[in-house]
Amino acid sequence: MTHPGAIILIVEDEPEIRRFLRTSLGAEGYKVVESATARRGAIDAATHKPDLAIIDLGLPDFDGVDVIRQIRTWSPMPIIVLSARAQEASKIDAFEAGADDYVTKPFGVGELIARVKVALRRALRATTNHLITLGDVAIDIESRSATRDGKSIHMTPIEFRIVACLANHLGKVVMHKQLLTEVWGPTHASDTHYLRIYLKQLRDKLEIDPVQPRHFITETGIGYRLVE
Amino acid sequence: MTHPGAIILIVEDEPEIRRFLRTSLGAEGYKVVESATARRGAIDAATHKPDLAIIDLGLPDFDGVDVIRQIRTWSPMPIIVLSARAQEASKIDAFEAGADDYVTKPFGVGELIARVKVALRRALRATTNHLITLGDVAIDIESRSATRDGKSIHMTPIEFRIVACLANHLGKVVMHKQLLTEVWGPTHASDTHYLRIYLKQLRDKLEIDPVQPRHFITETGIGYRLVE
DNA sequence: CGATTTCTTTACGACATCTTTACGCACCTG
DNA sequence: CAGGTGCGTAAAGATGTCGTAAAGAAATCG
Repeated sequence: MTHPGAIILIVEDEPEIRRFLRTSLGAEGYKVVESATARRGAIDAATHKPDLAIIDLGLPDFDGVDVIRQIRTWSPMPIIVLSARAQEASKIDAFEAGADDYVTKPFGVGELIARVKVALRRALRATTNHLITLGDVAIDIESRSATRDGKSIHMTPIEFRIVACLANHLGKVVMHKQLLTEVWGPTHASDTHYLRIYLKQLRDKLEIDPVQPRHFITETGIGYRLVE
Repeated sequence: MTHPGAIILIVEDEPEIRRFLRTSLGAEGYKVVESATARRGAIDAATHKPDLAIIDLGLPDFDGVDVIRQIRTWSPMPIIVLSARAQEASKIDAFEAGADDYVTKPFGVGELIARVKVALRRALRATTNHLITLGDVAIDIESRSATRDGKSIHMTPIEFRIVACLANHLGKVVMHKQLLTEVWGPTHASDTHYLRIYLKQLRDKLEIDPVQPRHFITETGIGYRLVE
């Protein structure tokens, strides 16, 4: 599997399709969060901070395109539309709202999962490679693993998200706000002390000398930066 | 249009479809390069360095999937597959080879162009670099960093904002008042003293000879000017 | 359902950055 | 030539940010 433990949000009103997707994606190792309405979908996207969202267009309260627009105001997460509407106009609308892909019902699970994998691969890949070496530590973004001379280093979900976000902007400064919204969601955009705590843990795990960090650099007043 | 002048490679053996795509994409303002075989496609991809590739699977000499694998060995460019094969297995193969999207024939131009735009939009992120070179130091506005022959130079938030402001008007004089309001806000529009202190620090960090500044020029009574 | 991991909250010392204050120098002006 | 103005330099306080530790709450897993 390509992205173990990735969280996928499903916004879909039909319970059978939800159950179907839950089992299929679950079998692939993904964690699934479900919302039955557009309103809940927008909220769940903000609170659970999924790695990817699958959104139906025909929802009972609002149109799925509105959910996409809402999410796009604060997050670049991959969004796959899943809809019975096969007309070209619907597809173009969805793409212009910020969708990354469009699958029409009825659909094949295999294809959907393949498209999910592609979207996740794209979202997690750094500018060049997925392998980052920090001194004697090697981090593989794609398989969510880190090793120090063979020994694997355990990272919690949040810790990994921070590393992935920093790695996507390798060498560049990632601002507090961006880091917080990408990891905790827009509701915690100013809880900068979270970052201090998790950066400490990451340095303890990944730096050669945690007291004198050489890779997880802090830019006081701005954010953090990851250098190889 | 979203990405004027973007180069799109079409690898497709049927002449009518090629012509069709050429006119449609051309009308959107894209430059089109065409290849009729897999072999030529791989070569054209390497020589023309397109921003995006549209690849047919059923080619006379090799399979389109081979072209994708070939390109993926050296480039992460967006690749959209255009194929008559509607079976799920074909799609999964293409995605695993590194395709970004899969459109089945017959297809709608509007949808294809929408998918092209999405792929280009996604690829265009992280390509704009504002690089300024002052003698032996390089300043990257976007990544908030400065380096002198590899060694990174640290800048505080205010220092950086001054540099950014001066860089926005490269070569032109920025008046005291403007600089102060842009960095400290309108309440400190007449504290010209701040500028002297920070300009001193910037010269110490970025000038070759801080006593004889060649880049951070002071225009007495007016303001400051940054020259390369 | 209990145990372990993970996340959140709280508190405080250490430190970087910003602000303030002070003085020397060059230039112009009366 | 005395006094003023604008600039550069230096160093000492004030402020806010960061790092660290530890304990309580929540989620996860067997």
